[in-house]
Amino acid sequence: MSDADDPLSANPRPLVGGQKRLDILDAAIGVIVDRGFDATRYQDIAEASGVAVSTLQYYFGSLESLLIESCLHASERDYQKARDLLLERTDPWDRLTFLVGSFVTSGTPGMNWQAQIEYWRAAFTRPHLRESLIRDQDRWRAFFSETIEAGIEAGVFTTDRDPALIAMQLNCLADGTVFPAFARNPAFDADAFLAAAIDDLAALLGVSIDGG
Amino acid sequence: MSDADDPLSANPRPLVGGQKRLDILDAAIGVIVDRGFDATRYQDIAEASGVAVSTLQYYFGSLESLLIESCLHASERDYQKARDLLLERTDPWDRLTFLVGSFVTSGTPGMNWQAQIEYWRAAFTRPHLRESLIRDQDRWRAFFSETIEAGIEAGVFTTDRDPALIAMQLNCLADGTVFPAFARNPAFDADAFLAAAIDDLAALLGVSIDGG
Amino acid sequence: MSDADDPLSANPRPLVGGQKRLDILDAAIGVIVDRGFDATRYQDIAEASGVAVSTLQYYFGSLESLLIESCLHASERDYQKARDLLLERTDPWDRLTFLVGSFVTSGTPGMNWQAQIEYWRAAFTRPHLRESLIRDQDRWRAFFSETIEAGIEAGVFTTDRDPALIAMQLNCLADGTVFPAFARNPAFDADAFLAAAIDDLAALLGVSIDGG
Amino acid sequence: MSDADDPLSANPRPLVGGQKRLDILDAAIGVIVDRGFDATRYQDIAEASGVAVSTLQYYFGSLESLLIESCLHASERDYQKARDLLLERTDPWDRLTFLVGSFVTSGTPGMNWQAQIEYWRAAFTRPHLRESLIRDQDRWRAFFSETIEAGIEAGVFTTDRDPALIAMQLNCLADGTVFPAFARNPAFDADAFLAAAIDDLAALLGVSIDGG
DNA sequence: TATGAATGAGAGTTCATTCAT
DNA sequence: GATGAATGAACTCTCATTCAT
Repeated sequence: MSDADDPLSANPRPLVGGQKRLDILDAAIGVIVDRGFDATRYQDIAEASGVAVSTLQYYFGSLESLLIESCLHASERDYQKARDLLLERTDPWDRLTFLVGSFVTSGTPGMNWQAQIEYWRAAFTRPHLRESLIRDQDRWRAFFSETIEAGIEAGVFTTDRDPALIAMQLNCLADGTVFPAFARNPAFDADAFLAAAIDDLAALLGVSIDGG
Repeated sequence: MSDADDPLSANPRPLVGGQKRLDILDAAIGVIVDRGFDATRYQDIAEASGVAVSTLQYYFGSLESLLIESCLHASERDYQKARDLLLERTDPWDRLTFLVGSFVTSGTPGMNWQAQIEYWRAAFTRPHLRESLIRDQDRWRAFFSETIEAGIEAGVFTTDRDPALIAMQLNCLADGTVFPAFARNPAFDADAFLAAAIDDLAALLGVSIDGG
Repeated sequence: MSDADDPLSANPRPLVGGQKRLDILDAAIGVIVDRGFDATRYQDIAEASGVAVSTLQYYFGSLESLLIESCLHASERDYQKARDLLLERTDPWDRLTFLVGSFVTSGTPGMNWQAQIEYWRAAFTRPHLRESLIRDQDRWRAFFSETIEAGIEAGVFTTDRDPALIAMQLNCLADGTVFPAFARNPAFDADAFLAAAIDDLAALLGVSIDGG
Repeated sequence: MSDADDPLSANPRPLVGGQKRLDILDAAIGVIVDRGFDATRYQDIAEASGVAVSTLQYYFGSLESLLIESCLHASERDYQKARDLLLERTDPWDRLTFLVGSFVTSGTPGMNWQAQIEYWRAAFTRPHLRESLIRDQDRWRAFFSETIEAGIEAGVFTTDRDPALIAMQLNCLADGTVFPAFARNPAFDADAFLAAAIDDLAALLGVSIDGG
């Protein structure tokens, strides 16, 4: 991230603005989700946040920096929120099914998967974002793998497969639902999908779920 | 698609240009993949296709129409190509593993998943595209479900689960790999992923894999 | 001049516009002389030339290119005008005194020395202009040296000094007058200055100027 | 300089800042020489001087005032430095050749001819600066004329020509060298130029040069 | 006295579009 | 049918300036 190509590194004022900066980022992510990363203009964010366009430039240096910082901020916020929710659960199976459910249905309040998608989309033409994207993916996937490992250690899960690989499978399976979910494809039944996924997972981990 | 909101319906000259029109669309999709849907300009496509900007406007009426028609064209072309490849295989299990492999690794030549993603991305802020997106998803997913059904009928697959649901699972699992694959996440090992997915699929369908 | 840093090389449309292009350049040089190279804006030239700002950009690609091309155009025009005037004279001493007089008094109609100065000034912070500046200086100075050489060959001038050095001296002496001339310094008497310069030159070249 | 049009008269705080003010002016002139008068911004000077932009405004009222005061300051400093160097010499011919040499080669340390040029350039579009420019020219030229007069009085120079006119000639000849010197024109040989100028001057003043 | 925060004005540039040919 | 010339609209960015502290 010390890459000279990274616009964030060039941000002349990474620290100005306290709560106000966060408020702007929150307003910005709303616009980004609404209009799309590439179609978001200074003017939109100015109107959404109630500050002047030049103030946005004063804070963030460039539109690019503002947009990317907004995505990173949203990502961080969502990650922390998910972590908090997760920590409320201690039983590995309970935790794992909660995790899969959160991803599949996008049903956890505040889980801003659209912002994540916009960030991912922005990274298409911005190679310097890939590194941060990978770090983000890894940290979300760690939720899965750590839970699986805990279950194995606790003796409630039994499997020959590498927990990391299972985590990757679960993550891809869940993330892949954004395509039909976004299109509101009537063929996609989130509940049935989730039930099937959990059945398969139970089989894989040697968990018996008779009667729940 | 007869919706009045659909810009494609408003295309004043939907038919002008024969082979030349297709050549332009091919050139355009290359630019779209390169630069992103939102960042593609008339000028880029003019340079890529060797046709004047005014001519592009004359042909397609608006940039929006040109871009969307390009995506639809690419989607159609890819679909036909996949269908041809699939028809070369007759054994259900062979066909099914080929399908999953194609999606997971993005390894089938000409499978332009980036163009698909761009189209999907464009649909975010263009509700009128959702319908076409759903139709597209359904027809790709039908590859999976039809193959599964054929296997069941042929008696080589045994399962209680609705083939349509299995198809949705496989589709999501495979599509979800675009995230780590795009980021070139070192944690993503396509071969291991595919092997695990096929193992699980074999277990689900009651297929015994030699050496598994 | 094939240097990649040279903005003129990057001019995307060096040829568009025929007479209109020349008219714009003429209008532009007027603005440049009026407001200064650095203070000249698209809007000023648009108003002076009667074309839209975007047309100027269409023609010249950038303001920088437009300004520099204007200066080069003015320089070329002035050079040709001076050459025409010079060719009307055949006697070396007549020609030489005319030359010095033209420079010293800036009295030759249309001799746009202010434009030259603006160009020179622009070159301060634009190293890629130095080469063209040198070529220009050399070509003006050649007027002096060729005339001196012609006089020597004709036997009317007698001197041991290199004609090129004399040309450089005359050129600097004459160009140096822009400082007091511009300031309209009352201490600067162009006629007396010119007379003294010609006296010195006559002495140097062994020319007798008694009674003209 | 008491003209109401003179921005310097309008300076709301001409006296604030002691040594600090001078330090700022020194820093500013460096920036002006580097970037050009017209391209110099508050921010540049703030960075070069280590003082906040607001402070510069507080001190100087406007950028224009700051820039002009910087030029005047540099001019004054250079003038005093030249005077000190000159006073070390007493012999008129020694002093005169030293003077010409200083100007021609721009070789005297601290002789900031670029700053002078910037000031002169700024005066192009600022008529109110002409008066100060003339005063400056006159006092530099007085170095020449006073030395010539001293030589005549001392009986070492003999000439019929008005010393003031000779001074003007020498000044123009020397100042005119900035054009080829700045362009680093390979045709300009400062040493040969200087030698020729001194030869001519010796002839004009009836001075015999050893070995000449 | 000195400065950071915030902003409006103004400029260059990109780009789709109109129009004549 | 196809295209180049010309232009207005929209946007980012720079920069001086105002204001509160």
